[in-house]
Amino acid sequence: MRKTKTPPPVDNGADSKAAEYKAALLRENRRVTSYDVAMVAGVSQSAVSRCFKPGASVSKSTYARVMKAAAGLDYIPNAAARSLITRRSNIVAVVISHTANLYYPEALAELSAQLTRRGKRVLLFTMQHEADVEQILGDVWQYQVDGAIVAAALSEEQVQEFERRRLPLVVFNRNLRGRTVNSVLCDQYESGRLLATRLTAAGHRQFGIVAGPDTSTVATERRNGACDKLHELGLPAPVVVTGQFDYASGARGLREILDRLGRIPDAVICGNDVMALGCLDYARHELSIDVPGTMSVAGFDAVEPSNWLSYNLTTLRQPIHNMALAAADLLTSLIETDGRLAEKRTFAPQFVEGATARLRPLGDDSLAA
Amino acid sequence: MRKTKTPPPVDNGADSKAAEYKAALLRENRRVTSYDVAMVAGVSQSAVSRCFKPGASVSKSTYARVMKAAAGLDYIPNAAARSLITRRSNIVAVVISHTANLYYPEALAELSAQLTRRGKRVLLFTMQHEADVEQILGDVWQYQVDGAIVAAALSEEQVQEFERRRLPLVVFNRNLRGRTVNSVLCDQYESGRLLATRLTAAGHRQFGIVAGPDTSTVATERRNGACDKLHELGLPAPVVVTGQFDYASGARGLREILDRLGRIPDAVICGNDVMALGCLDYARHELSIDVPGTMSVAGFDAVEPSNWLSYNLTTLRQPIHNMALAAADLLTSLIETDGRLAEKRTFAPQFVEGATARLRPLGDDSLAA
DNA sequence: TTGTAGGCGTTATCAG
DNA sequence: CTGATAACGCCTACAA
Repeated sequence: MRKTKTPPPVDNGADSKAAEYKAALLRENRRVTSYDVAMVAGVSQSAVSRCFKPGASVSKSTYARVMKAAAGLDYIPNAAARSLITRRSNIVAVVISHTANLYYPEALAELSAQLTRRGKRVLLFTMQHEADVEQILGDVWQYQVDGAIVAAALSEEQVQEFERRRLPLVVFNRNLRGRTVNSVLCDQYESGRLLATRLTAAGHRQFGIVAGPDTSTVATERRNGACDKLHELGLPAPVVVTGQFDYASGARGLREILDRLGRIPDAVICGNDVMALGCLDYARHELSIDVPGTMSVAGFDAVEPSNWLSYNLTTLRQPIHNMALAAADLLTSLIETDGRLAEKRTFAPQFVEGATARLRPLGDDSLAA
Repeated sequence: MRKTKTPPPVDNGADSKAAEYKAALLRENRRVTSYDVAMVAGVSQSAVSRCFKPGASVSKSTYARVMKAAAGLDYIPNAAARSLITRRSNIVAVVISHTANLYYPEALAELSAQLTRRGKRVLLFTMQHEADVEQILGDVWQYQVDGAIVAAALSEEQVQEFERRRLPLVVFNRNLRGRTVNSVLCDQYESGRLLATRLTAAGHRQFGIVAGPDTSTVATERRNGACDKLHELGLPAPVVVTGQFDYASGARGLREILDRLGRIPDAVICGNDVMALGCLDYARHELSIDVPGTMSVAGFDAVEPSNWLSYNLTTLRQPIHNMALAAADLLTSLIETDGRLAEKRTFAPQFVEGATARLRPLGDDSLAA
């Protein structure tokens, strides 16, 4: 019985009650609970609980008394206790890898903003490599989150575990082939094809490709899209090297391409913008290659720096804002409806012309779009 | 009594027990609890609990039985229930503003990594403007976090509320003057002075300053440091304009300085790197100003792009990695020891020479460091 | 080493 | 509208 632990409800004025309580709480190093508020306000504990539940039926007068007592004691409901019984924590797990890729911070910022707007808090799980996701999932189960947004490649079994635990899942920016999973993504394979198409249309024939790490499905899809398209067009096989999505990889990648090819390629496609910028800077400042005069460079993502005056990179924009919006919407509706249906929302990338790739055939001086 | 709700412990083989249970749980849409595991394993609930508490005394055999049953049922302890009684959630709040400032994502990545390494999860609170911090604190109280790392300006009262609630707090990269608060920071005022010192030593006399928003204490300290130093040296008053820490503000700021000054200043100090890069690009590409030949440009933070070949910005590095390490250490030790003591760990900024500012007097061709 | 029983702080149910 | 009372799932003396 909790009542035996708290002082008897001596009625000697509301203010002194609050003061007395504060002192007692401090002395015993206890937390302020709804029982304390109830005692000070002279109502039952359940009445206090109802006052903090929107839309519950409480009379004006008790509501006022309770709120006054609560304010006096600095009372705030305990979310852990609440979620224990309601089976809802209002916390959402966001699993994301913190690589050098500038794309992730931008996505995270958008996701956090959108989820906050919907009253969900974000429990953040970051990892160095996508392979670390397995360890992380264990923590996700523990923390009783209402759902998860995962920006990492999940195995078949991992997806099934989400289902088994009935935990709403939205996969962000990852294409899990062969699985019916809620996901929000950009068609990376198509992006790769698109870039190859635009560049070959301008007459580029010999390509270099600085792909992202093989562990990233986004990287492999972009690379495959570009390679397949080049192959279909009967162009010479591109020189493909691998980078780590960071700035330094762009320069290293170009260096390796030049070594293996023995000459400057017509165009270099990089697996993301950051590598493209590294490649571009290295070409211009270290090798004095004229871009786009002699060689074209293009990337993916349209991260902020790609748009800066020094670069104006030719790239494919991922509509991050809309993707985050879609992911937050999808997840909240899943949570609200206990929905099981799987929806895949695919966004089209937007081509950003920029000025680092020649996009018209040589000798074509027309200004036509 | 929970036992009346679960099937009687008929002993008919461990495997069928698990199967029977799984079916029952699914049917009733119940969660797997330690009671279920206990029943399947044929032990008491507390035995199960002990198996999941590191360093508890359990015999090898029961441990094995329990773990087998747990695995069969996909049991994972419920963190909410655990934190209710242990009064420890292993969750830390990180409050940070997601502005265009590239510094924050980098800091967040480091903080998350360091806290994860210490077994703490990160509950992320982002805000558009630092002024929104008040609303956010309400949520922080609710979620029973073990502590908080706040990268925003807190008022006197807000700090006191942390104390009243006995919630360990580490203020990150903010100088709360007049308060004894645990904090990890870089001396921004001194940074401003240092930059002014180095630039004036090279003979620059007329300065322009693109300061960050007045709502940011970091911005005002950097500005004041630079202005005070210039004043002490008896140099002409700098033209001070205000930006929002984003790329576009750098160009706008320079434009405004030129308008108000009527000529090109000797040097422009920008409140952070991103604005400095905006200013630099605008000067070079739009105005064809020779940097650093005609005008010097410098920033603060040493964010990644400042180091790219196109820029090689003169700036002051904040040792983010060490600061995150210090913040995580400070907070965990506060949590562990219930410590009340206030410690302020101030890191010195590191000067990055770069190549966008002339750092030697005109006519001085010496190569001395 | 193991089991029993009480409590953590809340919400939900159901009489009054 | 209000107040008892029973969960929610776990940890932790305490006794065996």
